[in-house]
Amino acid sequence: MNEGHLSGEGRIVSQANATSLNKTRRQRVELKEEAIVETARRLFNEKGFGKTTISGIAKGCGVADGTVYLYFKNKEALAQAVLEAFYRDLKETAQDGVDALDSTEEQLRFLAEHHLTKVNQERRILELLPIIGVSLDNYKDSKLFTLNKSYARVFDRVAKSGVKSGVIKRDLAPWVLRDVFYGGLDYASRTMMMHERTDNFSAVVDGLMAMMLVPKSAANSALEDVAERFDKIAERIEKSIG
Amino acid sequence: MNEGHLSGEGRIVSQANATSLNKTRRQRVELKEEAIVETARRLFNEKGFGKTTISGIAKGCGVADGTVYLYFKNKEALAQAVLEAFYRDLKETAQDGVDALDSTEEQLRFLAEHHLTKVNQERRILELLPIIGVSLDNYKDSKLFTLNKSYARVFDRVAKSGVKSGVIKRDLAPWVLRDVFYGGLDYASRTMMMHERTDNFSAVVDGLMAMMLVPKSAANSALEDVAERFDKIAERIEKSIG
DNA sequence: AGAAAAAATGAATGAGGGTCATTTATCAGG
DNA sequence: CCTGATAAATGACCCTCATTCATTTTTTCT
Repeated sequence: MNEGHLSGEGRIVSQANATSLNKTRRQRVELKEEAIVETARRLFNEKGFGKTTISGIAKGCGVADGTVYLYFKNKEALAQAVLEAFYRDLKETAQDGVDALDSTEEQLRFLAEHHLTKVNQERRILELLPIIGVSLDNYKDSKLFTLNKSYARVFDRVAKSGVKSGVIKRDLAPWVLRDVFYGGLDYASRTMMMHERTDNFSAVVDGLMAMMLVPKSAANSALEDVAERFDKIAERIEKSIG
Repeated sequence: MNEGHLSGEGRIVSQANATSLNKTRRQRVELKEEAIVETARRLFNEKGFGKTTISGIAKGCGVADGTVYLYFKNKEALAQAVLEAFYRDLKETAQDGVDALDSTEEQLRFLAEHHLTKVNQERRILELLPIIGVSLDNYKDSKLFTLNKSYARVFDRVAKSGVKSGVIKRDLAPWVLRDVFYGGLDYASRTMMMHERTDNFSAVVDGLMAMMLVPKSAANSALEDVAERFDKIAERIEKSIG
């Protein structure tokens, strides 16, 4: 550990009051906690929950096995912390990206690509969710649930504004839209992973767009035009024969 | 074990040739194998992979711990067998249901409801998939991959015929349709589980239908009307010429 | 019946999660 | 700078469970 130069910081603070003193100690503690979570995140993502050992995590960030248990009740609690970190990051980068764009379609495309990228990057982190007991009855007031909801809200805001501006079909419930959107992406990413073809992300996104967005009236009116023409042709034929 | 009355069967067979002898032995063996898989399926589904013990499974079907390892290389192989059984059943019941229906829309609705029912019933079985190493490079020639594909084909056939008959939008790639369909269902079932509201399955299915099917719009029926008229005209022309 | 083959057993092994008595580091007051 | 008090860290130890294997039981064939 690099406590050496931190002790200097500590000595300065020792002249201050008890509060700021506690603060620096807490800061050090939080630094170590982050290190543990970060290492766990890396290892869980490399080998999955089952094949990752506490020993491995402890070694990975230079602490003793027992130390991990000072910070997290057990392996599952650590996995939960990892998931929370993942979701926090996911939500934040998603919101930032959306804020930098204007049109609903651009925003949806960004969200799709962003989700696929992140989820592929840390595929095995998401797999922790079922492992750490989804069946938890206290899930609804867990940090995880809150984070999950706040990530969902990023999409919901985009969808809402899209419906209001008439870009998105209005007969679809927003939560259904969201489930289909993210569900379709997750599933597609999984099947594409299995077939080792990550190239046609865009086909899925295009498909989703086609299903969600109101068709550009051009295409639609073109059909109507054709119908009209056929109508006239039919009349002519009927006359010439009749 | 109820080997007592089976020994009688065995004595009869002992008068037959070596082939049928092997067969009955294999039958007994397969019966036990099925019993192990069935117990494992139940326990995995109740407690998940991590919290299910080999001892528990062995006790659950009245064999010794070691016996399980005569049938399956290890816990993961057993989990894989469970998954295979699950997919086989899923595919078969799906196909049967589809065969009993006529219209594309009915078939799609059936597939959706069927999938949701089965997946909810054995939620934790599906969670085995990521646990037993998706990253397997030999996945593409595994039984699991084949079964997965054959389940997907049930949907694909319905979708194909739906596209051909004009009920399903034709500008969507079939595999995209499938990913969005099943992905949306899985995701929705998960979120509904979390919110403990399994009542609005139908909202999701309705949403999916609305997104996949060609809207029965004025424009569309206009086209169909014209097509019908052309049909009749063609008939008349053919008659008057022939 | 009785030898050979097949199947089943469960005690033993070892890996890894989790605990806790002990050690080490930090800090405030003199 | 020293000292007792408190916080943090350690790693040996215990326990559960997957997996192995020498031994026992059952089945088959002559």
